Amino acid sequence: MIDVVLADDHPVVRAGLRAVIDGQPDMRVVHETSTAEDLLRWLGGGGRADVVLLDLRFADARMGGAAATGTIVQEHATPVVVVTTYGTDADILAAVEAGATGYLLKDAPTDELARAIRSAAAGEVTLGADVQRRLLGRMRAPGESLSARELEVLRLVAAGRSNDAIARELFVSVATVKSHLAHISTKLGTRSRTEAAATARERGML
Amino acid sequence: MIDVVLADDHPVVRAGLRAVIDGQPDMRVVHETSTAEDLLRWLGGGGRADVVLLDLRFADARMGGAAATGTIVQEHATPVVVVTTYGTDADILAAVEAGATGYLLKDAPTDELARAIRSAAAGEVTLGADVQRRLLGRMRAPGESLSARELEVLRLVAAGRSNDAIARELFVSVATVKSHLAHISTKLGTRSRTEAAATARERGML
DNA sequence: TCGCGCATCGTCCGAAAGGTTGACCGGCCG
DNA sequence: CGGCCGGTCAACCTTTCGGACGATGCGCGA
Repeated sequence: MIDVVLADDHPVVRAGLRAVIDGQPDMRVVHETSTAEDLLRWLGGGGRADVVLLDLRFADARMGGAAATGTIVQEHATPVVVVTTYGTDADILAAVEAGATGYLLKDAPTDELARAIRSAAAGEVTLGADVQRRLLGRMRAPGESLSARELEVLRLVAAGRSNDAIARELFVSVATVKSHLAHISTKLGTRSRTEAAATARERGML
Repeated sequence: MIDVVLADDHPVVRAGLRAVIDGQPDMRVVHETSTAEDLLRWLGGGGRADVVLLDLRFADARMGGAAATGTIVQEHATPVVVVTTYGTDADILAAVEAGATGYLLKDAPTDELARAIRSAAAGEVTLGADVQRRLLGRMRAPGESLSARELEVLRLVAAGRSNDAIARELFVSVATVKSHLAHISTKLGTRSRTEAAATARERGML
């Protein structure tokens, strides 16, 4: 019997996951929480489970799913299956790098969910079909990571600020902002600030 | 006993809604489908229910929830409660205008869901707490709705296209694009294309 | 029928953004 | 120590945008 613990801030989704899991003959839900913090508290307080089902995004985003994943994997040696609504590339990479054993989208069929839980309990890695496709896509496009400063500029650009406004906000000259923006566009393969912002959103860099 | 029919393309969410409803003493799920089309087909084929629970967005978006809502309300005289993940202002307005009796976000607590279904069965209108807040916010900020053409331009701007590219894509001159963009910025109170794109995203106009 | 909003196009000009080149400085690493 | 990279800045030029006119045609409702 596989003991599963759930953490998801949507009551309806939680009920759905519970229904699916309790409907399987070889697994059951032993506990559920609505935040990542509560989950960690439960595990820290002696809670035991074979698999953790974890949402990536929580409404009151004090602690994201990725951070929680890292803690759980390291401190409790329990496999984590991430279940989320929309998987941007960044989300997926963050979760996988944090040590997630599985990654599913919430629109995955129920048998895929059950399969992922069984695999995780057995120590194997399972990624949803569409998640695998995304990761492959990411591999093909090198991606050229941006520096911290560049990302900071890019965020302000995406928020609609002008170069002048950004310069004032970051206490640098307009020339510097333009310089960063030029590097950003080179790395992203874009030709304008708006296109850079669109591309960044698409790749989940914001 | 309130008979409820579900339409949602996420198996997990569907299981959750079913679990919540079947857990209530005074209601039950009589049918569920994964697309809006199937729902209409079922209703057209003699299916009867007191309340329809309907997702707004379907992955294979041949028919959206708003369109389905209109058909159901007009042709089958059955109250529709819309249950969706992210409620942008535009989504909510579209659903309410189409005749939705209730509008809930998927992260609403289960008792709010049950309450909404009971209200709908009784012919009353219930909007989720956060949905009401949004609608009020919309009232306070006039918002100045954009024309269809303007929205089309705005979408392309947000996608990072240049005026020239947009002009070619829409088979109009650059002057026209600029004209639209000027109107858009006036309506949104923005001062640049990038800011307009950011504002549009914020308000859920895309 | 008259007006109004919408979509279309044009011109002109100044402002903003993009591209290029070159430069300086401060870490960090081999 | 000598590169190399990241961040900073500058001058220059081209392209693109943005704003401010005006103008036409079309459909729809008062």
